[in-house]
Amino acid sequence: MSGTHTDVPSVVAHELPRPVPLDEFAACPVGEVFRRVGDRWSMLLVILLGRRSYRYNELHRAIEGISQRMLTRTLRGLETDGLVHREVHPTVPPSVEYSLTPLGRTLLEPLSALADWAVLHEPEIAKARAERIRGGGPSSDL
Amino acid sequence: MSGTHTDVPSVVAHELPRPVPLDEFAACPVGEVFRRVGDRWSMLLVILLGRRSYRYNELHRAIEGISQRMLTRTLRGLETDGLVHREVHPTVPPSVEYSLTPLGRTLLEPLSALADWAVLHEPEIAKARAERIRGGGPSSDL
DNA sequence: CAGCATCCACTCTGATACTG
DNA sequence: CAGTATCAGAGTGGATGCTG
Repeated sequence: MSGTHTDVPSVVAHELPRPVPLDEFAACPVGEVFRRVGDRWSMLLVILLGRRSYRYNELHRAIEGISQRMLTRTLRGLETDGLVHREVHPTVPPSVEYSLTPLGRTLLEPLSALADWAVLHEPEIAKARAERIRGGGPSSDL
Repeated sequence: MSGTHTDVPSVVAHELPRPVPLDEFAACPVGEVFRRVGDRWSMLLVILLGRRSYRYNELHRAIEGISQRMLTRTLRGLETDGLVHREVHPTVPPSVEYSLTPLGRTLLEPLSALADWAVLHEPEIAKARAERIRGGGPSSDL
């Protein structure tokens, strides 16, 4: 693992004599950040906006599958967290330009790393998934 | 995970009726993979299992906040996708050991990169979020 | 053009109770 | 110990209609 965040491991990884909960781990920012960026559209928008700035309907057309509602919601969320900048040009008709903030641009790299992983290994995942299903899934309510 | 999906790209996914520039991206495996790993517990388990193997109740205690249901579901999901290996030792009482597969271990690095980003920039996000809220929250159902 | 409001379906998550 | 079954609530995402 490459220099991990919650390095509490001196306790956890070696001895673990008692039920040391991973408080510092379970409650660490990773989960929160994933909740923000791990939804259906956020990371897509971040990577997209990493190339250039877009206008609202431009994004709507580019993604093709996202609803106005989710586009707006996602952009607002990213804006709220300081990842995306929203600039309104008071023209007629109005035009709004979305772009990444410096903070948002820093996210671009780790996100791309994960995206690359996804592209690279998706076939393996699909294969593993298919094999499991053929084996007879215990379904549950999954 | 029922909606947009690009099926196994190996052989079958070269010609789709799509009108967009982002096709290879918007419908690419990134979204699917994020849906798998982007839930509340998956990446936590992956990073945790990246250190060593764990038994079921050991994980349950370690994470402290996850329900049995979600622990089982998440493990099953990761197992289905070939990221986690589940080995049952036919002892009495039974013991089940969970560990990362080689594929799962490859995920560890990009995941850690993102985790590092999260830890590093979480304060900025929290700050940006706090400032936005003071500005006046939009109603909507966000 | 760039949204907001409303309704609705589906998913995710957790609490609780029970089993081999 | 290592799960499974069921119920219920919150959250997510989409369709449609309307506005400045």
